[in-house]
Amino acid sequence: MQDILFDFISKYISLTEDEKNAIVSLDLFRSVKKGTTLLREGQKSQDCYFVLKGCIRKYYIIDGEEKTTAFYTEMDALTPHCVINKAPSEYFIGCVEDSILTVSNSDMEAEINGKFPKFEIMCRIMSEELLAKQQINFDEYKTSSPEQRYLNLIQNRPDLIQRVPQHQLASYLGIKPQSLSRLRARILEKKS
Amino acid sequence: MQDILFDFISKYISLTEDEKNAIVSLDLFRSVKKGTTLLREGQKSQDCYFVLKGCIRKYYIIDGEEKTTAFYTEMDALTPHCVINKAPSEYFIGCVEDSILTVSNSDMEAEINGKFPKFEIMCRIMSEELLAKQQINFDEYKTSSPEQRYLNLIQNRPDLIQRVPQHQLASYLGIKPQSLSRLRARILEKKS
DNA sequence: GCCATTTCTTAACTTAAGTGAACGATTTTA
DNA sequence: TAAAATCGTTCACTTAAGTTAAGAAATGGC
Repeated sequence: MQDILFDFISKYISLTEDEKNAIVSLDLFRSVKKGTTLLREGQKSQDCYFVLKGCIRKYYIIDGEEKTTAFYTEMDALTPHCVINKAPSEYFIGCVEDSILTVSNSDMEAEINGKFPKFEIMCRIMSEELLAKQQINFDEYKTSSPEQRYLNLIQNRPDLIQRVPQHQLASYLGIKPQSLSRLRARILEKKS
Repeated sequence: MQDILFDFISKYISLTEDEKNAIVSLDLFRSVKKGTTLLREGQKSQDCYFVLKGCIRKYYIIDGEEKTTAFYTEMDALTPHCVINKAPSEYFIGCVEDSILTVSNSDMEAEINGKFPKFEIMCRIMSEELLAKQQINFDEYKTSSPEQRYLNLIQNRPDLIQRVPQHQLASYLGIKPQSLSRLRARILEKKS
């Protein structure tokens, strides 16, 4: 399981055995049951997540309704906004499937960064990469309809459609579950 | 005019006179007429922009239709995606008003970064800050209707509504110009 | 200043998403 | 295992955005 983490890191920097051991000794690995809420609105937290196995999601509750804005699966990293700006969180983070995560806080990161300055470099590259990806994603969302977004999802993240409940998917696409059902029926009709 | 640039930079790092002079000597400042296209789809470019005065926009042309996804005004920086991934641009950048920009390319940045490592630090902070802002922005867009997005815009960037043509604004809100007209009429009706 | 073009608004009609309700299927839990 | 809760789908109806078209207002070019 640790290999997944090291595979991920090796995309950015190379690690010695010493460095790997230092990471393992931090004891970051956590098993989390489906349905667990990792972060609540209003809460202050220092925890950052990396998904080794499973799926977690970010969602807001607006007028009593859940609005899912992101899913994180294998090899995705999530730094909650409240960690960056040290303010109460605006959103929730919940566990969609039984998952294995690494959970790290600022202290741990400071420790690693102090010992191995390489890590700062990795973080910079990751945040630049993520920013670029995020911008393209945002543009794609803005320039397409719910139906196009659903078709894109089938292309780009087909696993999500299987592993995530329909009502969370609908919310992620910006529509109600009933509309997603209808939209799928419409697509099937067109094909035939 | 240069002061705007230095004010901006001073939010991140402090500059000596020498450093300021080095920047000025790069001759980055450009006056650009309204309507000018700074970057076209398919083009490869190394140019990054910083708006000192005026307004530029990013837009796609999809099925012959302009889709505006961002406006950049005073103190906004824009690094096109094609600069990062060295691939042809997916979008256009156009000048909405007569503007004064700084235009920098990789060579200039390499030169400055070489002379003053401070700049790398500034870039890292900026990209992290931008990433956080971008994520919140994306979430806000996803969780609101066109009408709410318009009302948010009135709150957060009231100047845009005055200085940007309606049809570009509509596109930015994810709707057609006719729908924006109607939506505005609807809001006025509600108020009375 | 005048003509052509672009931009903005309004209107009537179409299409797609929201809403409320019902129903069966699945999952939870007591 | 039985009852309760959640989930996904379908339907009828409402609301908002897309489309097409027309006309008024503003803008730009000559």
